[in-house]
Amino acid sequence: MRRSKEATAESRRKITETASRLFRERGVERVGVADVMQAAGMTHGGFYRHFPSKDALVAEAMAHAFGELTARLVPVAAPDHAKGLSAQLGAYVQDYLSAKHVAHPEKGCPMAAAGSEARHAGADVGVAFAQGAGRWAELLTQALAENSPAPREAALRLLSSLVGAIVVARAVGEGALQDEVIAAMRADPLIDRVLKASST
Amino acid sequence: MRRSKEATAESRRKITETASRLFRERGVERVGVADVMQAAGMTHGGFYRHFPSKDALVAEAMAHAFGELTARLVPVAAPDHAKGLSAQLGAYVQDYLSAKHVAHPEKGCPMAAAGSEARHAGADVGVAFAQGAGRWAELLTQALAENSPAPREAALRLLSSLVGAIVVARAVGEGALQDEVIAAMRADPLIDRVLKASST
DNA sequence: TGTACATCAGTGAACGCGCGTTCACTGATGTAC
DNA sequence: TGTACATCAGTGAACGCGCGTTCACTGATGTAC
Repeated sequence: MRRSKEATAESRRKITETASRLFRERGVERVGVADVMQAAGMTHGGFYRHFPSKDALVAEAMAHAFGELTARLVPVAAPDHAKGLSAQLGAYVQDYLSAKHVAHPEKGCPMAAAGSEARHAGADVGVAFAQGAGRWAELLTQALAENSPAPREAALRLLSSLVGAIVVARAVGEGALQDEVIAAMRADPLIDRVLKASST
Repeated sequence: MRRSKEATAESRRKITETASRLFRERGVERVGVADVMQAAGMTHGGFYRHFPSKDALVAEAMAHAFGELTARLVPVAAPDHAKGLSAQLGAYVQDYLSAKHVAHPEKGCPMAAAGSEARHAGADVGVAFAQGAGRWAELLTQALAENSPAPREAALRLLSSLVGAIVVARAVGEGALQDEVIAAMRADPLIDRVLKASST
């Protein structure tokens, strides 16, 4: 039964969002097309009306996740965002380096959740990661521009350190070491400085 | 045809080492038992004389990789290792944060190569990662003890930062950004201090 | 030390299951007139 | 605006392949006497 253009677009959006969540939660290779479609409220046969392959979905799902990751960093002109970028950045890093983020990969950073899968997936997935990380780096650079002598370098270091802390924290599993890892990274001079900016 | 005890032990060692390399290179899920056995010079049927399951092999292969990762950090009493631990640590970090390490996951850090797969594999794999990372953290703490006010914290931060830099560098693919990420992390104050210790 | 038998590492075929993809079909939507 | 037909989103069965695991078999090794 054919659907309206709006319903079709809605289906595609639902598939992408569901996939984005499931891939981060359980890993790209452990989530099948049928799993995604079922979670999105459809049967698997219709999948290929929207995407040419699973790999194409993985690429789009990851790009979507990077979009969520960077949305909060996009400078906006609205009045209620009039706070300095540094304060915004402080809140951002606060949320990134949180127990909640560690416990909920499905809502978190795609680089931390699936960074090491990027190499193994298809070419489009690699492009999605390269572009997503590139955009992320640019926005962090802008956010650090005010107070850093070498904002680009600081941004790349911040980005890598954030990702590393979450990857390690998740890999060691729940426990004291997990909390220690997050706490240690919060104590990093650069990160500590950024975090303090949010409380001013 | 039954093999001698020595030959059997040698087979098992070969399987573990081959698996350790292949899993890091191509990812745990993309390497089959048959792939490992073929690369080790055997047929897949004999695998279960050595391991109860693929998951058990993954756990042992990862533990083996962590062993390689930490071996260089174990304090030794031999005369040619009489250099201070800091100098040893400098060379260690120099190699970790290198283009070679980025390009050769199969010989490198299991946390950077498969850290995000730890969550998805069986329980024994999780234990291997937790113990491997724990041991790594202890050795780094000892290596930093001389010159740091909070060596444990510094060690966990160093560990996470190193892993993050490699994960991100590999995820963005070959290119300028990849090199920038490594260079940026080398410029981190703590890491820069450690690296400089190796040239003294 | 030598002999007879039990053990078991490795082989190669087979099983069963999951998963990506295809396909015939349905019926509502979009469009040409 | 209304009608007739083409399009196509979604369904559910089926295909084909890869992969983890099992199994009967072989013959060299280990062991009991």
